[in-house]
Amino acid sequence: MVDQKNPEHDAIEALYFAYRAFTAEPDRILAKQGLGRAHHRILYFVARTPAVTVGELLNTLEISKQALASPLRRLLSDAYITQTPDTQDKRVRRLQLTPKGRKLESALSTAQSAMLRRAFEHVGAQDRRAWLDTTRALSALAKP
Amino acid sequence: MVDQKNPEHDAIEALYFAYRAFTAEPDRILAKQGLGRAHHRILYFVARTPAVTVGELLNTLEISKQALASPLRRLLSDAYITQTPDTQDKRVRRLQLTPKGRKLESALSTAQSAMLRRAFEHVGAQDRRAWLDTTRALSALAKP
DNA sequence: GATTATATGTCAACTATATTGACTTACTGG
DNA sequence: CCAGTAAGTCAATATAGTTGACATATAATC
Repeated sequence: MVDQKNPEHDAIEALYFAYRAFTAEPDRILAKQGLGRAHHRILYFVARTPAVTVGELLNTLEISKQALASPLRRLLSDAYITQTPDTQDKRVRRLQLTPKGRKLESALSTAQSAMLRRAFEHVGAQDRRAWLDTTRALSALAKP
Repeated sequence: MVDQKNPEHDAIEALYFAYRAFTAEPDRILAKQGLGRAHHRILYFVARTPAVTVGELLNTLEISKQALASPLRRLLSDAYITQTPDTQDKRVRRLQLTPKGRKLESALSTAQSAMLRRAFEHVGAQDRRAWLDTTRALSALAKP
């Protein structure tokens, strides 16, 4: 590497390679089911937010409903996710993982957790908290 | 957020949102020139590795030469990058940023550096090093 | 009760980014 | 001379996203 005038260049590069490594193993697991990263994100947020609505998912993922439609349809038809109308407002559809969906989502999260655990292995609890705080600070810099 | 059985879930989510925030501003700058993330990666690695060859770029980016061809052609024809045959081995093409390419790449790196600086603002030098070490450890976990 | 607003779904056309396979051109090196 | 290597190109295909237009069902409001 050359041209290190900027002290943040190391971090830019590290984050690029880290993210690529971080998504590689989930991508391999998903590919076995003929699924991709778009399906992963849906599975992830439905797992983290049970009974999430389609609209909430759109806000979180920041994609158009047309972009959500195709991977979500696939997850519904392959029985990874179920959809039930809200009891109060029947226009709203609430999403849940099926046991099959939970199993796949768990495999994906386990793979990523394992990578993080290995990355944290040689740093202390203080450093671990520093990593999370900094990474969250970065998230928070998203433009409105 | 629910279902926090796994202590790494916070980190998985933070990294997803951090990476999205981190690429958003470069994406906006690139879009003004009608370019995308593929062009950014090429500009970045040509900037960091002057006189890099096409083959080295393919190895670094881990994409097919057909996937590289179209964005690289665009960067050459729009004079962001120049291509000169190696003096020793005339089959090899060495890539360099033009002043125009350096200017764009610098704008992109500056935007990302600024985000990192802001994220690091409230953590100490020790924590900063911890973040970089951990993120690099994550990069290093890529399967061969 | 009629109208308006909201939540979701769907079709269509387009773009960007990637893949694999097949082939060409130019050059290198034994 | 010939085999191998570096790069480029064409074609077909897949995925993931966009915007625009429109449909349907339900809720909320005047």
